[in-house]
Amino acid sequence: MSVKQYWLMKSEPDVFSIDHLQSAKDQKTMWEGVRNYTARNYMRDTMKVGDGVLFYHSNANPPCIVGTAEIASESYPDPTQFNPDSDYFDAKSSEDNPRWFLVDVKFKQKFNHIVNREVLQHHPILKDMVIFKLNRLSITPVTEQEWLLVHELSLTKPL
DNA sequence: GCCAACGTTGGC
DNA sequence: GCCAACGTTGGC
Repeated sequence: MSVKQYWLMKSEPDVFSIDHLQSAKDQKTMWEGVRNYTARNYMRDTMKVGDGVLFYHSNANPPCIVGTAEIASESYPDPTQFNPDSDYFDAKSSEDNPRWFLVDVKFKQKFNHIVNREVLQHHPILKDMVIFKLNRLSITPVTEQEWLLVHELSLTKPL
């Protein structure tokens, strides 16, 4: 029995928000379109079914954590890489030797109160979250302490 | 819309 | 294998 892991996953709400996830079939989605090797490796090599996900809205006003989800499948090849009509098409990938992988993500909850990026940045512990060190990485690991603290913050109304 | 940070590409 | 040029992310 492995220890539960936690992640922060970014999505642009204009493209795919937590409301999209909540209203999706089975409240699940394929986390498609990741084209960064570090993020891919997390999905392909490290994530386990049941891991917790902090759902983060990037390119949003304000940028913030809006709720949680969980990893709902093992990784498998991202089908969009094979589709020439997709924005995520990758001509250098093939079905025999896929380059990009994804996992299914399932809705868990929307927070009572969103947790603002700014609040995280000013928090003595949460300011050290990986998201602030690797600004452009769309999937970052989260510690159990960070996971718990974010949940606490989501219970109280920000200033 | 700007631009800093940083990942990727490709020439050599 | 280096590194300059380029493209993308994402906060502001």
